[in-house]
Amino acid sequence: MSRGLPSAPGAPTLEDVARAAGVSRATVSRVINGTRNVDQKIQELVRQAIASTGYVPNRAARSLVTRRTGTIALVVCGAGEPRGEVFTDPFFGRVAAGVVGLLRTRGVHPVLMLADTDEARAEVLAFLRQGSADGALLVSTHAKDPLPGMLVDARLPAVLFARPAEPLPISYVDLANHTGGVLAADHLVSLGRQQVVTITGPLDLPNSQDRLTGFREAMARHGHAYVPAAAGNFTQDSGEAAMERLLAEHPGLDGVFAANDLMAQGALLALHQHGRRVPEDVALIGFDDSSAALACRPQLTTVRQPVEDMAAEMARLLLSHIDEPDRRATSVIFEPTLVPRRSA
Amino acid sequence: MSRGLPSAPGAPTLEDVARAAGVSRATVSRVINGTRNVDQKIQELVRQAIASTGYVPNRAARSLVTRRTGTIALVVCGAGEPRGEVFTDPFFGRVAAGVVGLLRTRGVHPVLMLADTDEARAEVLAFLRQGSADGALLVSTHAKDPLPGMLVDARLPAVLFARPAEPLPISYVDLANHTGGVLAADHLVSLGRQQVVTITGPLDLPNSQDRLTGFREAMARHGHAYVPAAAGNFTQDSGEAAMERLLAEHPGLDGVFAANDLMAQGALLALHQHGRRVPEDVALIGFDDSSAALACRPQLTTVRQPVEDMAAEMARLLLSHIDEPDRRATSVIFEPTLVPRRSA
DNA sequence: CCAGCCTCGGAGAGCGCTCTCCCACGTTGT
DNA sequence: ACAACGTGGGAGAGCGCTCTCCGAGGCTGG
Repeated sequence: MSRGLPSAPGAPTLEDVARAAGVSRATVSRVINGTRNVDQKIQELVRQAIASTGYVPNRAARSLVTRRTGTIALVVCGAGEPRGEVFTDPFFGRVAAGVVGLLRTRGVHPVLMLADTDEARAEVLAFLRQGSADGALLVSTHAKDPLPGMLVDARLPAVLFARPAEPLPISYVDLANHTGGVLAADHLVSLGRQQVVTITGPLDLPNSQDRLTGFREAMARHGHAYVPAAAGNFTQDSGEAAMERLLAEHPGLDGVFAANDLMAQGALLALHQHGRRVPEDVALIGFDDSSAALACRPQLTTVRQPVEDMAAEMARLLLSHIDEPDRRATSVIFEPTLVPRRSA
Repeated sequence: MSRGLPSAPGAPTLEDVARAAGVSRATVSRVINGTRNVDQKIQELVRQAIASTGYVPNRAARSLVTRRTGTIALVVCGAGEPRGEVFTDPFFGRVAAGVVGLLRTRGVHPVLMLADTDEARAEVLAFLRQGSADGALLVSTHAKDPLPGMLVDARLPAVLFARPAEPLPISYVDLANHTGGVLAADHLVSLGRQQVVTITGPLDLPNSQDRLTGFREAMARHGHAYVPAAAGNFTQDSGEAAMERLLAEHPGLDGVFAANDLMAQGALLALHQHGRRVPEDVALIGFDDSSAALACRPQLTTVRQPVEDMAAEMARLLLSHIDEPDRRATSVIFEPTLVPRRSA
């Protein structure tokens, strides 16, 4: 196998393979791509020629004519937070895992992009418009992200994680967050908790809102007309701070629902600090079922969000939008489940 | 701005811009790429034409002739662990952040790849050989990874995070792990700890070995001839288990050095469970200075590894290898620092 | 005043692939 | 027997860009 350098000059081309096999370029191409019928013997001939030349098709050349790159952009839409923060969030890791897992079965590769500034957003757009990727997967951490709208305007295939704050003709994958809130409330009530509070995510996020209203509505149905809430921003620190505030205002609380596990972890710390035992004195429920839920002692009872599956579905949706550009925007909603552990 | 679809048929091409500006394709290309001098007036003319046509250069066409893609592969070399595990590790998040941070200043984009099976490794190789990326950044989680060797053989530009287990003519970025071990030992001794143990990473990893020998050598210099060790695999669970074992065999221990923060976090849990107070009864030192160090209560004293900077340097090295293919393999070693917090 | 040079725009040849035609050769039907 | 059709291979025209080469024009120096 006389391999040439990657795609350096001198690397074998289709032409070389064709010559070695004694057929035309077109035939080699047909064998490689499996388009049309090619005689068995000739196919064998071509395969041997490919092996002996060490031929590898050139992606750029192929893209140029097919107008497909076989890559998509995986865009993380951070806001003000320092860069590390976004990627370090276990939530992002799960999304990446789900996306990569699905894409690899289709021979597609994700390009990691960060869209935290106007400039970065413009770059994402340019990246797609210049045909460097066939579409985009967006994971947004804040509400007023202009990127989804920009993609819709440019008619670029894209799929969001979570429903956009503004209605937009764009596909997305989401969790029935409202149901998640209900699950948490029902569980807390079934435990006989009387003075329940909640730590919410940023309230401009539909996600946070839905979890909160689902939770409050269910609590109301159970006779708890009002549930005090404190907002965090999905980080552990913010959860700890919110818990401190709630503890100060409602020292008698015996149940807490945090809108994600990281904040629950922070709340747990604050509760310990104040000498509250979990779950004996205070029952604590998180949201996500991330690795943080298992890292806590006691391990967190939590509302599971099947992030990996959702991410995979997101990728699947995007690929179908790429294949059929005229496909209508659709949404896929996943159901949350309660994962009972020790904390509640 | 009469924008055309991304790189769909009908999108404006260089030709269109040239016609609109009344110049040749070559001139437009020169203006865009800033090669050679072009008359100011003509430049202005061209820029206007670009704006009015909404032109975006086609990446594939450019790659085809320049043999550069402006993307690199960011390869995570997992072993047997479930997929999610790898991406969820905060360590990976920091690497990603560092890489993305540097690359964006150079207009280069990372493609995320997972090389956890022979098949996946072959795909990484094919990806590079077909010119889909200009080089690769490898983050390996286990010792006997064949991928670096494969890349060297194929003469593809690549840079590793951490020294390879087998000597290999390949550039890498690493931490002075030995020094890190020394730092931890010195600190524990300065605290007057008498019965010190350590939780190591997988011992086939040079990283783990170096941390251990650095630690043991320094302890020996301080008169502690033998330091008991238990091996983990860098996960929280394994750290917890290792701590259990050590506690069983050395109930009188008063100092622990864990080879990463996640394992230290696990150890902390085990210590609590056994009623040991940290830092009063047992001093605990972690390694990495990851988000886990701050998530613990007490917060972890740890040996800081500037992962983001190291990742950025890795990217920088790779880009220089891509620019100068004949450049010799070099290594850049970063110095660890002790970050004193509450746990020791 | 002209050879020599330098500057800067244009022409055109590819880069490596796909894909539409076209054509040669069976095979079938009447 | 011949027209009609089906099968499978080859020719060749691009895809959109870069880059080398060429040449026109303006400048300098002897």
